[in-house]
Amino acid sequence: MAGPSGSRGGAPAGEGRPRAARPTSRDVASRAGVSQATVSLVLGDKWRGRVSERTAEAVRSAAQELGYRPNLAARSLRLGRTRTALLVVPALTNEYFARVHAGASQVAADNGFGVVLYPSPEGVGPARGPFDSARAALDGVIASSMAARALTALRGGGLPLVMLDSDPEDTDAAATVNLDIAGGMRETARHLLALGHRRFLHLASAVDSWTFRKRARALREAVGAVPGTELSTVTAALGVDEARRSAEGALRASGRRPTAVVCDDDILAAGACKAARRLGLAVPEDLSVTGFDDLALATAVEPELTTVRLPAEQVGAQGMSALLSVLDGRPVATADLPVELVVRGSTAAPGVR
Amino acid sequence: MAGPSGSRGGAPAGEGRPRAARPTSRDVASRAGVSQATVSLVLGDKWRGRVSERTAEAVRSAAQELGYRPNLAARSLRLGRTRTALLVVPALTNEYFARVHAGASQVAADNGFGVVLYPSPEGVGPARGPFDSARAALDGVIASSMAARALTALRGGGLPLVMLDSDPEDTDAAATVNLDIAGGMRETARHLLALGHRRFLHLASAVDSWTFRKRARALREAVGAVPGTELSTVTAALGVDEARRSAEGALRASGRRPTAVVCDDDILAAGACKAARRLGLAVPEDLSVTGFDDLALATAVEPELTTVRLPAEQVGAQGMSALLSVLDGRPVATADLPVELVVRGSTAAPGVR
DNA sequence: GCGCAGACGTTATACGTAAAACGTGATGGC
DNA sequence: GCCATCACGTTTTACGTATAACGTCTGCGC
Repeated sequence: MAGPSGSRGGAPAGEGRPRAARPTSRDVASRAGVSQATVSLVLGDKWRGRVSERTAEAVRSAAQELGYRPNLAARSLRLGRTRTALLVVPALTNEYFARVHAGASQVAADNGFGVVLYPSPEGVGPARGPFDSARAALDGVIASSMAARALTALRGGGLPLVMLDSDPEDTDAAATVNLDIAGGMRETARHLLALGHRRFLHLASAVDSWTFRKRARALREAVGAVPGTELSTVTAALGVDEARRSAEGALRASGRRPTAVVCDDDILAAGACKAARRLGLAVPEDLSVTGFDDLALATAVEPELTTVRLPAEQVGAQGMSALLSVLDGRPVATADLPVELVVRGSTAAPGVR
Repeated sequence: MAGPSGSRGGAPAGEGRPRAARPTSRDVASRAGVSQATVSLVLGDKWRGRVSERTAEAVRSAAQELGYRPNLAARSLRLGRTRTALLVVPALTNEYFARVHAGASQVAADNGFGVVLYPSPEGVGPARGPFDSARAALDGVIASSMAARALTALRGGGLPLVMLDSDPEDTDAAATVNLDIAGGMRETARHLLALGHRRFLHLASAVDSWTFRKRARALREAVGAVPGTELSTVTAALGVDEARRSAEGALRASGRRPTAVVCDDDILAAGACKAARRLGLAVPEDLSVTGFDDLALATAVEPELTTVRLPAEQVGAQGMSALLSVLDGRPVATADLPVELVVRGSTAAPGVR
């Protein structure tokens, strides 16, 4: 690059500046010998009968040669839309949400949209940082109901909102994307009941969120429907170690030990397995353990976890699709996404040993 | 949903909407009884001696009352800068990169910057999607050297570039942020050598990247420095199961079995542990295993992994800081970030049993 | 040969902000 | 008394795009 005299000798006044500036639609126009408006029409695919094929082709090749890319800021200013959506999640370090993001990004990219994240850091009081600064440049928001703190800050944002994993009744969202959580938990219970388990421990997440409430309820109903069953519950804070501690306490507690531990997610299940080991219980011979989510973790531990696979990418993708529909004024069809019980090595019939 | 008349009906023609439009700087101006330019000066903190304190205060309170937020698109258009950075990583489902993102986001937010992600999907040929569409609206790029495919697309982007985990010699980046990978691997080797290990297996990542090459080299040097040691290597593709397969093959192979497996990351280490179990080897009694990264996984498996903790958030934070410095024309000071060997239950002296 | 309808483009304008260039009174030095 | 200075703002312009409103030219019916 940096030719001796420059191929872009436009410089109307003196201006010997090298100017590696990005070409604008006007540059394309002058190269194609048309007006800037025509460039905009052609490149915006709005020329069907207003511009000849010949001219359109000239514009396109001029744009190509110059490597023209429209200036998004200018476009956004003009249109009042930014083609950017905000994705609000608790934390990307949770593999589930990383996958949700991947799904949403894919659909967004396919539609010329961008995604900006608000990972809802813990200690934040009023909305700050990415959210606040991005707010001015957003077309819509996709939010997980688990990002509770950030949600309150979203009120009054005036932006179209799509909720993920959220109670459809509870929200003023334009659309909701949900998983068949209850179905997944029912399958889990059926599986364990079929193996012969009757005494259950529910290792529940301490996070207060719709999806966890739903898991608890579905489990209670499924187990309660069978006579002669018992179900106790213990909650655990985030992290494998916290889970282990809670599970260990609960398992050590009473005389009639449960034969199966149903966990709200795979992290908790990993903790339950560690608790069992500490108590000298073998999984699954002495104690069956089930997870939820089917993270990579589920096949990294030993034994591999029986768990419920969630189509996380699909959640993100559907969320973005729904948002795009809302923005276009199209109706959104929502249905619970199916989940799947994956039976692995952490469950077996009780009393094998 | 389906409210009686729709909460946000986009009535294209009628437009009897009371215009809940965002207030502009002009609205603030008229409310404060000044010109738009004055608002811009005051809110932009460029009024020191050009506007009276009284007037400035009037502007600020008018802005406050209206809930004024500057339109980012307009600002970007005017300034030619967007206060947005692109973070290029292989995948957020890798906890390490999710943490890098968290660190970068934090620093960005503190400086009024936004972060947009390019998670470099596998099969993408030329730059597409988020990258292409964001490209027009970026001030700079932070890229992990592990996002190889995306990197080639970055050439000629003409944007300030900060590289993460990359060979400082190899790149034309404006700055580089690195970890003391070699130090971490040396510590690992020292730990195992001190325990008495002499025969090592290196379970290496199949990903060709600077950080993995560095790990291999540091291990080779540290082990090679001690007489009477042996070191073999086997590579494994991504995923716990692939790792297990590779490790199992290598462990089953020869007569003189290694007593320690040094893995390029925690995922591989989890695979190595599973391989050991399959072969009837106890970890750490019969076989020591070490990881790298200290992901959540490291304490989820049993035994917990001896591994090298990487300050992932700091990598992201430093990367963003460096980019901000570059954009401001300030010099960037770079030094390798320290890592730490964390000794847990997966390593012990050989031949305990 | 006059007007009229396409077909094909162009001119002009607005989006909201930042900042350069330009007033405008009041004060003061001499 | 008159210009210079200063304190304090205002007018104006530009950023690059999309699009409404407005030409122009050619052919054609009558």
